[in-house]
Amino acid sequence: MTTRWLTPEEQRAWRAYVAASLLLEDAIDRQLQQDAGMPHLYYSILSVLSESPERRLRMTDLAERLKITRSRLTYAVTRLEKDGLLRREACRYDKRGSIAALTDDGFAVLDRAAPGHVETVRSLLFDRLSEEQVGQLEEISAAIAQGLQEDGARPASDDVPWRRRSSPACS
Amino acid sequence: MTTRWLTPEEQRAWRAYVAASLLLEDAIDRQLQQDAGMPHLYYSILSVLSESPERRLRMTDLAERLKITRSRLTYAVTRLEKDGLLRREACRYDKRGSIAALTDDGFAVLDRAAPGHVETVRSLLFDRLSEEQVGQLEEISAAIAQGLQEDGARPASDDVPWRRRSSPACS
DNA sequence: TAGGTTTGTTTCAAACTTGAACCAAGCCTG
DNA sequence: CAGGCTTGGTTCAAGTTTGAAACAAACCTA
Repeated sequence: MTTRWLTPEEQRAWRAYVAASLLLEDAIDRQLQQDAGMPHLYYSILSVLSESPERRLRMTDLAERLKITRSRLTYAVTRLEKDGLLRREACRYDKRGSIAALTDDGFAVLDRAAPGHVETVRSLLFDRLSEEQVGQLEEISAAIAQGLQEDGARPASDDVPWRRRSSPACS
Repeated sequence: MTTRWLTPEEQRAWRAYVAASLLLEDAIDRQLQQDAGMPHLYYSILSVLSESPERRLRMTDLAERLKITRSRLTYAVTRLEKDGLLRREACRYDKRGSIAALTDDGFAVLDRAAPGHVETVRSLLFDRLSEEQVGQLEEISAAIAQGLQEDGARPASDDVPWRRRSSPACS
């Protein structure tokens, strides 16, 4: 089949999107590096942990939520642990398991950095979009993400319900 | 002033967006790494060059179009040059200048990889969006990008027209 | 035109990411 | 319960990114 090239509208949208996402991530990384001494992803790790039951999560669950590889997460967690912002704990139900638990220091860092981060996201993103556009962005993003997460490995809906691999905090 | 936290709608949109952009970039990087042996950014460098007059561009102009730092570009161009996909040339009008020029090999690689790349972008993105959403995505992206590019250094509109630092290909 | 500032680019070390390989522990199935 | 497959996590080397510092050439301006 001959290639279905992008239409001019699609080209424009694609280029605009690529540019915007690059610029936005860069700006957010810079802000957080400045104010919290860590890149966006690392901040997100702390943030996700802070909202999890008992402020702890298994590595795989964490990686899944953040949409990153386990290897990448291992590296990041090692750094954050060195900084004392989280602690690794053993999982008592599964000896292979490793749990990342936010420390008080970690929570404090998050707490201090959150206002600045939110302000940045707001001023760079939401202040520039109408309410309608916020909804559109969510829908578009959800559509994209959905396509990229069809696990392929996940059983059909009438199959065994997807077994939770671990209790939320496994302890 | 007390922090204006994100509304639930904004939270959802933000998280969906972050997840989607991560997943999408990853998928595209993987595809291009597979099929062209280089990450998305490197492919974009070749692509931008291929559309420029004489298939060449000054480093700074290239960096500006791609929204990346000059340092990042230097590294990437060095690699691509080693691979023989582009060549660095001196700029005769400005001895500081360096020009990246696409080689025939570079063009050939691009040519071979383009259909697969487009197919990927299409299937992961455009096939999942309505025509309307494509327009929305462009507008949203443009709004974001605009906010992030107000150079601050750029002169006011009634000032001297922004001097082009280099002719398109400077040769 | 000398001296100072700006611009274009590279360099360097430190940090981060990638993907494949590895190891251990859990989970079968015969 | 043994062998074999799967899952959870880390390790390692190679590749990439970052940001500050270094240079050199160009551009003032007195």
